[in-house]
Amino acid sequence: MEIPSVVIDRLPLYARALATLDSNGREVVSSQELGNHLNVTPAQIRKDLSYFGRFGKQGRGYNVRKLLDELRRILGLNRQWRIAIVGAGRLGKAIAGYEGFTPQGFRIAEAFDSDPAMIGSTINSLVIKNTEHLETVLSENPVDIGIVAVPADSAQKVIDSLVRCGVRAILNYAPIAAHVPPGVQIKRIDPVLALQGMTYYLKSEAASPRR
Amino acid sequence: MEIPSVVIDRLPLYARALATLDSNGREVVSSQELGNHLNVTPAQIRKDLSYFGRFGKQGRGYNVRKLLDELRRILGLNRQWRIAIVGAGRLGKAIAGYEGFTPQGFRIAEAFDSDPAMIGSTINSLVIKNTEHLETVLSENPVDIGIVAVPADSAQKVIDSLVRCGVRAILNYAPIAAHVPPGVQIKRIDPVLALQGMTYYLKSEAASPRR
DNA sequence: ATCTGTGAAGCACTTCACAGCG
DNA sequence: CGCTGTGAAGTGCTTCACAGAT
Repeated sequence: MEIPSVVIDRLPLYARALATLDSNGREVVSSQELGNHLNVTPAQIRKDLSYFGRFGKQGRGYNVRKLLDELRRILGLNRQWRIAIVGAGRLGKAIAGYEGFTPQGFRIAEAFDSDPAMIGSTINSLVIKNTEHLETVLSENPVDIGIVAVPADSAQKVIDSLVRCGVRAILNYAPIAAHVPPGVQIKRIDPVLALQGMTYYLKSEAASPRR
Repeated sequence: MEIPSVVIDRLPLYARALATLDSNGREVVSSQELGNHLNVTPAQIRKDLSYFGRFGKQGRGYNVRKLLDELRRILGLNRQWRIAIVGAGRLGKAIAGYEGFTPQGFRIAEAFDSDPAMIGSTINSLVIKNTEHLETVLSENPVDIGIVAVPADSAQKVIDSLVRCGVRAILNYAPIAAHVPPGVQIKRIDPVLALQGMTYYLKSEAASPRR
């Protein structure tokens, strides 16, 4: 069955809320309550989960631990994913140093930069390599995911290189609309676009987005 | 008329592409060509624009400069927006130092942190103030937008403070599902959620998202 | 009595397809 | 003849509402 990608994008949200509940010792939760935490309707949660199976108990709700495990399995979070980060400027360093990836099974395995002053230095005991050698390095030691944190004018080139090395998921921090061949996923992280989508509603006094 | 928020979110994309075309000296562009750059269908671009007026010339296309000006006006980008950033750790510093905000009319006007070692130091000649004094400072010197780059466990508190100071748009980098009252917009920037939404498709060999 | 799982209905966004203008 | 602007058709996601399980 073909599952809507909006559904897939909500699952990590559910998983995170469940992880919090679990670490608070919570054993059971209803779609109602989970929805309250996340600003999602209970019906949507139930419908989303129903694409993958029947995980709840009628009259009771969901076992937190069990549902969390199921979601992790569905999303493929029960294994390690190797990441290469390209661009080790201020932003790249902030990303590489972020502790939030590790507990989720993401491991930054390679880092690249084109600035000679940067190459050879380390972030979190990870040696920064020359972007010129990216394809050589990744051919011998492949990664699953690429994170692009280079300036706009070199981003597409970097993305093409990653794709040639078999990377099939890219997180792009550069402010460009990048092109990738079919079968390769790319998501954009772009604070300027996010802000510009909000100023529209700030303009006109009372207006606010429907969703 | 009530304009779909997906439409509003695409306008900044169009504006950026037009700005690039404009700086390349391009004077006219068709919805077809603009769509090629952005991976958006021409019909969608035309429909989106039609919510706001008739900006094109049949048989010719759109005047790049004129359409760009219109979009800037629609989105409210023809003025300065004052931003407060809360959290001046690695991430906060990277955001505050990002040069991409300024040319778009976003000005980081205040920065806060709760770490005594940080308070008083500067980023880009902006003095970092104590988060404890956030409400006092912003009451006297209001901002339009808040950027939250603090750890998960203090994010909701910070967001509540910003809302009390009249901030009606928040960009949240903290990994929590935050709550805001109606009339306040919040957008999340969360690399972990973005990655987790991609691993689902990496798992099963050939699968790839429909969009 | 409560809460899930789910067809069916409803709603919102996208795409079509073509009249009309330059 | 090319390309916009736009009703209408199509598609896909969300919400409803209730049977059924505990």
